[in-house]
Amino acid sequence: MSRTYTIRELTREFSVTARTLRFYEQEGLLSPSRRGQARIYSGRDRARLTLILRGRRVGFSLAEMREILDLYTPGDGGMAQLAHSRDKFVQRIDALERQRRDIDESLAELKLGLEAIDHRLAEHQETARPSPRAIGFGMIPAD
Amino acid sequence: MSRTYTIRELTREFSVTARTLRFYEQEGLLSPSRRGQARIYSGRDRARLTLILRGRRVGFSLAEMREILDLYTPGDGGMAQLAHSRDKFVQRIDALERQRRDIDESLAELKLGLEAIDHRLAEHQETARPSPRAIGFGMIPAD
DNA sequence: TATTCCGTTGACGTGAACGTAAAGCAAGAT
DNA sequence: ATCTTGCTTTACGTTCACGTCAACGGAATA
Repeated sequence: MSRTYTIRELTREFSVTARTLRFYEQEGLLSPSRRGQARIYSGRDRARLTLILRGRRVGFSLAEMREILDLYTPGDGGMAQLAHSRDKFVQRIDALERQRRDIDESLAELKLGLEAIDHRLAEHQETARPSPRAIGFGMIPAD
Repeated sequence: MSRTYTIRELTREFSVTARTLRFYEQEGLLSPSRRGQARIYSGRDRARLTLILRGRRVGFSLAEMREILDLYTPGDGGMAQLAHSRDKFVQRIDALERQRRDIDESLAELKLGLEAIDHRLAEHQETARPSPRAIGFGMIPAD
């Protein structure tokens, strides 16, 4: 019999509120068993929670995460179902890879901005007065 | 005098509604000029919109994007302000890099799931009956 | 002149993801 | 026996990012 967790333990470990965990259960993302009326979370619940929160951080909605998690517990459907699940997986992967590109572009943009700032700061270190050429970060045209 | 855009042009190019563009303006993210009462967007507005939408795709709130965009148009503040802006940039970069890791982990997870599905499909290709061993994807413990 | 487009400004509605009381049960400590 | 602590359910409230009318304005076209 593997380890179990109380709601408080999970809230502390994952920095979420109990309300959140109950809400996820209500939305069908978790299904802890009960001891009396108290919730008791299994290792499986914990693993699902890990995925849910990570999915949340990368922008998946709860509905999307439920769908993904459902895909991980293969239903009773036959090969057609399985092929359909495969499609879903591929879609999710494509979406994430697009997002990765967006992040890389945003990072490049922000790093340029950081460099520009550092140049202005360094320049101020040498000469007390700012050069007019340094006004504006250069990535958004002044127009 | 550089190119300008109507609200319709931007909605079509970026696949957003006019309502969205007006909302962004109301929230201080865009500030198109007017010809009469009609909005007329500059290249700068367009560039800002590009950043806003990319930021949105990677999970930034509008408030965060406004803050970032404000950082790109250096205010009248002195070096202290600039140093503060630098901090903000660093924070954003850190956040994005963390998100990149999350995405990579999610991708790894999903690709494992995809492999498992492909194995099940391939197996079905050879033998008509599924092996009990293949039940469950293996990434979430059955408990 | 009437119609038809675009475009405008309010103002209210909506869905997602929780927050926030309010009120109560059950078990252990004092 | 009461008190505190932890957990529960029910239910209404909130924020964000828009959507959805409604009613109107000017410009071009029929």
